[in-house]
Amino acid sequence: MSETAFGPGSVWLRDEPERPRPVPLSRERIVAAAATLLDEHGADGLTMRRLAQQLDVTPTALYWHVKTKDDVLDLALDHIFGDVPIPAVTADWRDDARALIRHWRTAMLRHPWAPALIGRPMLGPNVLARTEFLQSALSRGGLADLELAVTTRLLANYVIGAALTEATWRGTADARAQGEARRRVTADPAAYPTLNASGHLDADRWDDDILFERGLDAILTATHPFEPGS
Amino acid sequence: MSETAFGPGSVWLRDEPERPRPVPLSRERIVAAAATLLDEHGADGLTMRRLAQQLDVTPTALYWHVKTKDDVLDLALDHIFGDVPIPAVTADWRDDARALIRHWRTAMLRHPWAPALIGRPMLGPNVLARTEFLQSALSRGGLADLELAVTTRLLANYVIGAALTEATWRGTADARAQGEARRRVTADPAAYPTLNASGHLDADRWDDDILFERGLDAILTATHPFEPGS
DNA sequence: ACCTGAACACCGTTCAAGT
DNA sequence: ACCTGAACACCGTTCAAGT
Repeated sequence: MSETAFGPGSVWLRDEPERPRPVPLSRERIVAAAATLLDEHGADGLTMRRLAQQLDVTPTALYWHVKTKDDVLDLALDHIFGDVPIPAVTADWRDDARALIRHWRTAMLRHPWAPALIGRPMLGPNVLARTEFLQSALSRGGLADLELAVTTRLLANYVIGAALTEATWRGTADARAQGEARRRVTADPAAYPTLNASGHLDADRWDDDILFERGLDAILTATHPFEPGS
Repeated sequence: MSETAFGPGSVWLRDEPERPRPVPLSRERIVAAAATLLDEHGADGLTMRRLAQQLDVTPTALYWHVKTKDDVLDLALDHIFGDVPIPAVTADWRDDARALIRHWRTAMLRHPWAPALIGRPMLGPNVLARTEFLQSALSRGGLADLELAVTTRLLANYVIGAALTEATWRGTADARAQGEARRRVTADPAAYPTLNASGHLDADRWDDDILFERGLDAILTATHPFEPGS
């Protein structure tokens, strides 16, 4: 019984019918698998070894297609920015800018590991294309030079910051820390009068979407106090 | 100048002359060493083993004072927020808010590893105290309820996003990637007309400090289109 | 109470070797 | 060109044991 029951030339094997026919590895398959792993297990869950295993491959095989693990992360990040739809240009430049920023935030919140990874280039073609759209909308609105640069950065930094903090707050692990902080604040009303009055830590007092939208409005009207005659 | 130059067992004490008399471990010493390590070697440079070595201690010794490595990171992050000075309250609430946000950004840029770590609570007492100051300034400016919540978040997200992207751009490793992106943009002026015209990727065209300051002004005037009679 | 030593179950990455 | 296997130099964390 130490022999294998069916050798390499077994009867059924007429013309190799169910050979797994392994799909060849590729950058695309790697980044897709990486994104899945990141969505499922978070940033700490991505491991070259796990990634390889999910692709039915030796860990070391990945290094033929990819230079390093950071490379994989860069690719994954750029990949999800490709999912940010570039809206059609309308008559209202403000709507255009708003739509893009909104999509941007949605994409990042769909992949909560993404905002924390923006200690990275952010200079891939996907990002550039979307920045071009945003800036063109703003310049259609009449902005140029320093004003244009200021507003572009203001909007970009706002989405990034918002996505980062919102993704953090939704991290289930922080529910306990959140309650603790709230208790600390309510327990010492003398130290935190405004925080208590405003209910700043009551997560359900204001809707995240509404807060974000109003902030966006404020930016877009702030940098454009008056409308050009169109 | 508060302590004498020689400890309780100084040179004159003949017995046990040069025993190192190890300073006992403590959360404070650990977080201080961690911050140093982070400043010097970045986020990847912090290792429990390296941290222990710098403290002349076994790696496992750390675990008596600290629950986990994430714990160390949380402490380090909260620690640098303690370095954000809380300005004195002046007659101009706008100046107060501006000063706090400015300090906030400066502190994060002084420790470039910090912004990327804000996938974390942000609910420590240091942060809460500064948020209280900010919100009280805004409410002195006349904001309340939804408006107050919107502006608080807007400002906080703006600093965080700005610190994160600025810290990233200054990462020396990206100088190459930055040049490459610039070449891609200039090489295809049809795809990036606005980006080319605005010189969005010319790092030295606009000063970071000026861009940030103008954005801050825009926010503070946007949410307060008219001044109360004071 | 505070720290050590040994050990466990992982990591990312290299390099020669196979096909 | 593409992938494997073995190996290297690390990790974070646990746990019993020392003092």
